Amino acid sequence: MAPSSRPCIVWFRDDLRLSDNPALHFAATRGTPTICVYVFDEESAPLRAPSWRPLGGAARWWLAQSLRCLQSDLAGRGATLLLRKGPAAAVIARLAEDVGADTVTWNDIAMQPHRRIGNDLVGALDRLGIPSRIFPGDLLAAPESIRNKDGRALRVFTPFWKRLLATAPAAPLPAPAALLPADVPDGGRLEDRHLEPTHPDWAGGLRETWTPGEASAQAMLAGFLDTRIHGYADNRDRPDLDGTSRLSPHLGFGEIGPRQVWHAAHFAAHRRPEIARDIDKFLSELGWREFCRHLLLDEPEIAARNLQSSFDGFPWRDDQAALRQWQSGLTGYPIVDAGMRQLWHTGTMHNRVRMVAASFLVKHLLIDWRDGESWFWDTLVDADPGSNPANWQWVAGSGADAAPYFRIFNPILQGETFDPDGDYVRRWVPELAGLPARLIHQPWTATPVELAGAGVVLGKTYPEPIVAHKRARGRALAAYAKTRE
DNA sequence: TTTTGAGTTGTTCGA
DNA sequence: GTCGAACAACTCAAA
Repeated sequence: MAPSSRPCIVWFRDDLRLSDNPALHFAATRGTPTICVYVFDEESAPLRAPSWRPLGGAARWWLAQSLRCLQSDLAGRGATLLLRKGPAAAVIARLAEDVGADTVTWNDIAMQPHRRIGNDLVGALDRLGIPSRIFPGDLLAAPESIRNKDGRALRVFTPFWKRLLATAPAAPLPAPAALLPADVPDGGRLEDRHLEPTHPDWAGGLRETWTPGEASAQAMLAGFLDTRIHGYADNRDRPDLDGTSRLSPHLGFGEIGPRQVWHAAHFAAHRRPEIARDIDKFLSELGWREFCRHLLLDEPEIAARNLQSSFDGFPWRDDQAALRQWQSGLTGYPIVDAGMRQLWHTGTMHNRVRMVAASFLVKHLLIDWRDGESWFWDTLVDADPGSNPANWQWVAGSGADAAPYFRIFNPILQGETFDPDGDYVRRWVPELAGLPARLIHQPWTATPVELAGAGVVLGKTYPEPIVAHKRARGRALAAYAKTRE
């Protein structure tokens, strides 16, 4: 039978790439004309999931760049990316009807609102007599394949990781060499969605730091596995070094898929056995992303509610002034402030520093973890609906397999251990740059002569500590002791 | 069903 | 300066 001349519609969501894209691969090999579409949908998700949140500002900026790359990459293969707005199921069903679609296909996203909207679309297409094809989504393993005996997601990472290691993620698919063009209706303008800031344009630091898009994601992975992977297991904790993969936002928007990362890493380990330990450590970070997504499917309210209800009565302090000081990087603790300013400027924060900054908000300032989670959600380019809330709850102690309450990071010690020369602080807190390494993580212990020599006036050019570490630690331990009763 | 063993990331104190 | 113990108790996974 000759291939249908009716078009196949590929619905893009968090899979903004051509390679290892099963839905796109299906359309390309089917031999029908292909229509690609992305829908800006801020209407149906909230109805389907009360705690659904629109993308944060930094992520919206990334999305705009990524869609532009995808448009251009698709154009190179002869296809157009349509941009639409509205409730996705209705919008795509209408498009499918208008163009007389042969099939509509997409990749699963294993989150409740996304699946519900997908089900709505399947229903709408059924009524039109148009078949739909859904492919395994953006995870190494389907959440259904790793469950405890009650059919729930695992709550402890190590057994989860062992189970995941025992599965073999499918080999990645190649990008289609060419796509058959289709007669497409009007494309829709990216500019009309106002994803990027204009007045004021605060995205300068994002542009300096990142190059979104599939080609950049592939280059980032290749460069990482070629050089930075050496010593990753240790260097990944050093914010002053360039030791991490920096793949998270690319993964978040699906410019690269976890299966591609997995297979590339295994290939690298096979060629160079000396980096096996680094590769294992790196892949386990991919495992954490996966763990949090599996958990999210079971706990869609994870960003709103304590996983451990014993925390529901926790005596959080309502201190808007302190929250704002934390957000702006003015707590007086250099490692915390450096992290918060890196976040504001670049849309990312080094992983080690995220833990320190989060622990500081929750334990030193006793501010509700949800306030920190929201701030990260709005400012991180890699804010992930699973990892972000799950890790905040881990820090707070309210999460699955959470950190023990007495694990309170000492921001001075953490700074001295992981930023030993103070270079990370110097970069993001330039007003302290003149201080020697011995003092840079605790400027309040410097003598007046030392401070003057560095041009630092505490309380003026740089704040005094917002809380004293020792006192704050005692206060946190007391508050946690109370909730345990 | 019951039991057993283990659980990302730390800090402080005292010997 | 280095080292080990205490900081608690609970939930989860798996045998």
